[in-house]
Amino acid sequence: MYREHVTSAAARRRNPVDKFEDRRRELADAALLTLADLGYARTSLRTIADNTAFSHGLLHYYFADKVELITYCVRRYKAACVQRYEGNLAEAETPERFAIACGEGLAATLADAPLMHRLWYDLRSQSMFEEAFRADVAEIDESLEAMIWRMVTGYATLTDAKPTCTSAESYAMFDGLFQQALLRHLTGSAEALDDLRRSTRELLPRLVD
Amino acid sequence: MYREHVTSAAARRRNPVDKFEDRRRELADAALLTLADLGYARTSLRTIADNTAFSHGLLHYYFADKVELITYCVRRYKAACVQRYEGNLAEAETPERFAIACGEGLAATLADAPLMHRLWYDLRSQSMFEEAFRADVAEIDESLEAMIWRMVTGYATLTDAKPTCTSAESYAMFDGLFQQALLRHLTGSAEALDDLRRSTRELLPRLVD
DNA sequence: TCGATTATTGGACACTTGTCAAGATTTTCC
DNA sequence: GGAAAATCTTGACAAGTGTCCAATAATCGA
Repeated sequence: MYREHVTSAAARRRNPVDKFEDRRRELADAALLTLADLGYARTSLRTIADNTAFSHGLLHYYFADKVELITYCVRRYKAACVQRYEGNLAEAETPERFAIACGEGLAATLADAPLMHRLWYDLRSQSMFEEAFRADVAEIDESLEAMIWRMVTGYATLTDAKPTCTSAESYAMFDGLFQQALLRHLTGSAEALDDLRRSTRELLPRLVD
Repeated sequence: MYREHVTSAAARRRNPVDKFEDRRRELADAALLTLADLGYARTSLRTIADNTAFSHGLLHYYFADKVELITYCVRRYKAACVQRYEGNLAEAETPERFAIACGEGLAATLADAPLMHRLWYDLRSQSMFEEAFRADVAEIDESLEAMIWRMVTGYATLTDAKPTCTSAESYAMFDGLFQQALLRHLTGSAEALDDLRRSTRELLPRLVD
């Protein structure tokens, strides 16, 4: 018999090692690669399957429909993303070194996986149209905002000062800088990364007092 | 006889009043409305045609293919967009009033046509994947950056100071704030507009010295 | 080992997509 | 008014879409 209709809720584990959940992850990771390559608008279930060792029919065995697959991908993206970011809050003694480390960290994540970040901005745009993506995207946005806020408050502590703007504002500005750097980096600008480093270094002091 | 194959170059005018170019504009404007409503990924030529008084075949009489239609739309968006923005550089005597006017201007454009701005961010994301859109999108980006730069330099003049960051950096930060405000505005946040006004007011002093 | 469960395939479906062209309609101009 | 040119409709095409399902293969517990 078929496993009864697969839904998000049907992700209950049955065994110590859950092969079902493993394959879901495997498929979602392949889907993420395809999405990062082509963008949401140009990615179909069949092209996703082509980038795996399996056939297109299998996707509907592990995911109820396309929306569930994509949202699962988004959540999976977050897992990888946050993990990557977390390693970035370097410990430094002086504010200057801390600011430099922050700039270096942002530039490093950008250089490390530019296509994934491109996908992120694509999916965030899609979430403005597709209600189904909104909750997951918002959750990722929150975790990114929290990470930026740790940067700002960390810098403030080192300078014995207090942030002069909200968490949301800090995130918006850094996100703007990051997004612009990504765009320029993808179009071949050699200075994009250095500019991101520098502007990060210069923005931090402006946000505390 | 058919007008020989329509290309971008075939926009030569034949009459004092060029009905051909007029109809192109009319179709593109209808397409813009549909795009703003559904987003790029969900908009087809047939749904665009459904929002006009004409049939889907006509689109290929006025545009060579889908890409030419969309890029024409993007250029047309720019015309409307820049025009709307231009009215925003209010004249004010004191720096404080100038900053308030800037915040008010940004909030007004956002509130005036949120769906168009949503489309803008969608298309800008698409341009990261679709080479064909890149040039037009970049041109719009430049004109937006120039507008923000006029804001910043205008404020600097009033305070007898000089900008402490580049034009690109200013644009990136304001764009980040604007984009976040748009997202929150679209998801029903009542404070989004006021927050944009306030953060604009507070960011300007930080960018000059 | 064998029967039942799980996993996977590949083809079919109904529908949508961009594109094209032949024919009908309207406009233009002498 | 009528020929020529411009405009618009209609229907078709091949290819692609998400979804579903019967048939097959692999796995596992007894």
